Amino acid sequence: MPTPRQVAHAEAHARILEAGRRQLAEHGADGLSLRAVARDVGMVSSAVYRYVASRDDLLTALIIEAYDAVGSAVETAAAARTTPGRRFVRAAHAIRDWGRDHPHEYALLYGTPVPGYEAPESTIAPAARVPATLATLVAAAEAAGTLDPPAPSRIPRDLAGQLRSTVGQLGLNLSPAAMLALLHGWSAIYGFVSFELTGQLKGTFDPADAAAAYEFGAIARTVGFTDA
Amino acid sequence: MPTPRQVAHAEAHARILEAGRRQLAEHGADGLSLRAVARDVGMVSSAVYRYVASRDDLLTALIIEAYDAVGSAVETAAAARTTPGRRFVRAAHAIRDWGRDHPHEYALLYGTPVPGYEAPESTIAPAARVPATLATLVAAAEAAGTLDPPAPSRIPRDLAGQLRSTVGQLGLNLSPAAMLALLHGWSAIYGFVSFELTGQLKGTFDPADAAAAYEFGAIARTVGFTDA
DNA sequence: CACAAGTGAGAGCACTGCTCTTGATTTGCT
DNA sequence: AGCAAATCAAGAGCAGTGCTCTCACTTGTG
Repeated sequence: MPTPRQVAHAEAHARILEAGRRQLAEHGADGLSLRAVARDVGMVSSAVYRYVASRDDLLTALIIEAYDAVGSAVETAAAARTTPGRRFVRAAHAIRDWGRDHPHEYALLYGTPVPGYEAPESTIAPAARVPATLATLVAAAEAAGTLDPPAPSRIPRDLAGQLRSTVGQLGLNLSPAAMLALLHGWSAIYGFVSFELTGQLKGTFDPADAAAAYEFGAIARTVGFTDA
Repeated sequence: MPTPRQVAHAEAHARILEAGRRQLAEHGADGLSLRAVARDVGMVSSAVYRYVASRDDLLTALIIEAYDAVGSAVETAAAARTTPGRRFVRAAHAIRDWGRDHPHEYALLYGTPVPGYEAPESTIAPAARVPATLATLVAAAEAAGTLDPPAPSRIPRDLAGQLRSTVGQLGLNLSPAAMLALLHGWSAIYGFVSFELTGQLKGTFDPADAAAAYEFGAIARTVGFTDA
């Protein structure tokens, strides 16, 4: 059973995390200062070091939270009861929607790495949820016979090895061609969403909703979904 | 004629820019501190403000330099004497190569916007060089009859307007389908390169050369180049 | 030669992450 | 109940940041 002191400690820790979350959402990763968090929870800066080892430590906790948030959003979208192709498009929209709702968190996960910050081991599992979800959809389509990925001409030996190893990591039944198509699809979705969120589309496709809807469909087609 | 004082001023300004460039390349945008620049050129920090209005001002100058650097690298690659499709692939490789050689500058241009920094007007023209170059290649292919972009099913009215307006900004002869394909191609290239540079490929396609070569070819094909 | 402009240095403000010490409080065991 | 140990919040302090302001000095020009 937890002692009262442990309870208080956990509560203080939670309050610090929450303040960090709020500050991250409002001011971004660079604005996440331990001193401001301390002010927010009514402590002096040195006191928060009782609960959090460092600024990076807090950042890591928030990164994991964010990975889980976007991961579960995408998984929910991908669980719709329709064809794999349509679920792929829905998943893409879920990524975009989450990113638009949480731009700073998106930047933290998928943007420029924070200088001096090295992502610890504990982040790689939650980070894999989104691409893993997309992979299951490709695999589902391939199993259902509704995937017609562009036939790769000739695959160099080292690339073939990477494809095999990655498919193995995913633990799915994916042909090399499908794996290549998945890589293309994921990076294309990532490219479009990051494009929009970093403001590169400003002045051309500014309200990017229509462009996104079209683009995600196009991506699904280039991946090879015949049921999108 | 420039007075000696003006010459000295310009030289000091140049030395500051150079120090900033060096520091940006080594420590990234966040490590770019005016105080370190001052130390580097042998001044005290306050003296730098005689030559540079603020840190953001220095950053803007470096951003413009970087846009011009990548822009000219891509333009050179796109000027090869071969088919538009192959030039498109070369241009993609040029973007990737430049990014790998200048990761911090790439992050500055295409990564997460620096918090609190608002890109001034003067950056938009050099920023447009890369997409404009890609656009000329698509237009060249379309003019040569070697472009077969995926036929867009139905384009919503607002997207059609954005397509027209963007084509107009580019000042090129591009069909709506080609413009859509260009958007797809540019964001896919951007996605893959950013993917690699932000370390998302680590553990799967880590030496990404083979994957990049394959992917850029695939992108060229999905854009519709029949001569790649 | 005198005067104004340009220049560099220094002090200082408010902020950051982080460490260490100090004193108070709470906990758990005898 | 008493007491030692663990825990806690606070403060001072270090090194760093961007930026402002003042002061002395040099330089070019009328």
